[in-house]
Amino acid sequence: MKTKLDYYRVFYETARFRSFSTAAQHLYISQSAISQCIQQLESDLNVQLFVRTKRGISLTNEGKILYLKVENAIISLEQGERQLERLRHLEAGELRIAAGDTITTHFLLKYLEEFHATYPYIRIEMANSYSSQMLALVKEGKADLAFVNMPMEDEELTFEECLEINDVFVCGPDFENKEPYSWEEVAKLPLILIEKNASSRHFLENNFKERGITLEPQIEVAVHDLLIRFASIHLGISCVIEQFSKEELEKGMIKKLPLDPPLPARSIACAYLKNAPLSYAAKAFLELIM
Amino acid sequence: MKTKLDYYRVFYETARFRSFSTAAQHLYISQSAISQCIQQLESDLNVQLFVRTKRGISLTNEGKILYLKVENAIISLEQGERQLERLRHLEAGELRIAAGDTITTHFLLKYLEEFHATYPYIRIEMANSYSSQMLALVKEGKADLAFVNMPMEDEELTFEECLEINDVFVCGPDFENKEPYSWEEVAKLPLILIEKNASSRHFLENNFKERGITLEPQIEVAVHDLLIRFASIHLGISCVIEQFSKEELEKGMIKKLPLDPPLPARSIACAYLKNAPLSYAAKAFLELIM
DNA sequence: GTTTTCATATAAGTTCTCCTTATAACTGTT
DNA sequence: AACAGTTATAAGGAGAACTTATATGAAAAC
Repeated sequence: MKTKLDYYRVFYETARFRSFSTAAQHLYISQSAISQCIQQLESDLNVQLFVRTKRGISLTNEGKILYLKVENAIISLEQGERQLERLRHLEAGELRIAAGDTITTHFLLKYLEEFHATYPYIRIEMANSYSSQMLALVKEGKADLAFVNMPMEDEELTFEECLEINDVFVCGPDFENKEPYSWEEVAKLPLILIEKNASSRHFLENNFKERGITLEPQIEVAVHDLLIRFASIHLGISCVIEQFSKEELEKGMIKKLPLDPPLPARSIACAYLKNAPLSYAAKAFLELIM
Repeated sequence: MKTKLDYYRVFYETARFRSFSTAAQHLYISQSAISQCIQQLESDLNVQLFVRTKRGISLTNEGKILYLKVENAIISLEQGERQLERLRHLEAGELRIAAGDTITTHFLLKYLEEFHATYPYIRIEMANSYSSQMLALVKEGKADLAFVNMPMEDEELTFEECLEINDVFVCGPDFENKEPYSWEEVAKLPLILIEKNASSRHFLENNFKERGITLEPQIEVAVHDLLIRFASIHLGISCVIEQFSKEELEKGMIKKLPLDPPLPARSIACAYLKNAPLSYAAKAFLELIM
């Protein structure tokens, strides 16, 4: 770069209007400033850019060639500024969310729908995996937000709890359960649990382990909805998330199995980078949820 | 434009090196200057562009988006500057010449060959037409140089004479001519002349008209070479340009017909705009010729 | 554990760029 | 002939941008 970039802006306007004085008005500076600017530019580049006649100016061949490049550059910068404006006003951008299937289906879906309706020009990108990998996505900058089950810790991340959930045991409608069950009793029932590497499973097993109880499920399934289905057709007792099974509980497809004392509540949190600012889209989505 | 273009250059280098201090070294200014610059840019654009940690910086999403545009702009400007350099060093550019067939063939051709051999990357564009139109091309900026027969005048153009030419009458080898002819005698011979709108024809007729003689050619042709050919096969007496018929005269295909007094010499000139500077290529070509 | 090194941020002061005003010189128009 | 419009030039002033010096925190080296 042989010259100040600002000179190019002056050159651009001057070339556009083919006039020093018009460019001056347009840039809100004096004609004299333009004249000096162009002289400086010409001397920096060692090229005569304008032909000065007593009744105006015109571009030289070299000026015309330069203009093509300068025009392209200025347009590009203007595009950049406009793009940032659009991002700020949520008229463009993307929202990259990492979340498991269960949370997506039962918690995020309605917010995603609303968000998309409000900001239709923001592209939504979903990634789903296990908690640790989703947090990795966020740390690598490949996702803006990750929704994970608490408890969870990470030096680089902020966890913002956004939903309290309760794990409850459920049975089919024909199963007879009158009194509250003790934990030991429940452990002996034919259990249907979510697969081993799910964080819900860890939570459950850790709780029982604290009381010296090991859980040995009869059936393991990969998705939360199957826990409900299997229980409703009396394949066993499932441990499900109450808030995500509301409909089925109300319809009587499954019944809550009283546990004494109940499992402690846990929560779902949204994780994002501590040090990096959230994108405008992510910020808006987070506000929607809270 | 919401900010000084110069800030973008700082932004560009900073983003490239992902470091304020490295960018500072590269731009030969202090780290402090960079820091202040970026802060100013961020406040002008109302967007955080970098994430500052205690061990360096990284671009935010918005910064990355802006970077793409800024990079494009800077590259474009650098291309422009390089392009100008190439023009200056005759490693690029074009040479647009307007000249008639005769002048092109007998005068310019050898120079064009040499010019192209010396500056192979300069595109050569030829236009040929009548004098007035060629001058118009130059005035419209559609040609850099026009080669025309003198005398010629134009307020906006500079005419630089580059070759003196002599119009002579020639006959075939079998034609008997001993003594010098008077103008009246020549006018009565069976003449072969160039077509009416050629400037050579005007020149000739004006000279004869000054002596009260009107020329009535038996044959008119469009190109100079045919004048020679027709004379050589005894179709009549042609008026040709001595310098452009050298070879045929030396080979004896045609003979000079002595005229007393001879036609005044005239010249070919190169015409270019008075006020606009010549392109580097045109300047080089002109120097080659002179 | 302490020190050193390497980041960026901030404060204050100075330099020097860039802009303004005023004027000149010239063209074309009214 | 006077005027409106163009660019060029000179001189001086305002203020932006840079420098130096210092703070602060993190990682690396000792």
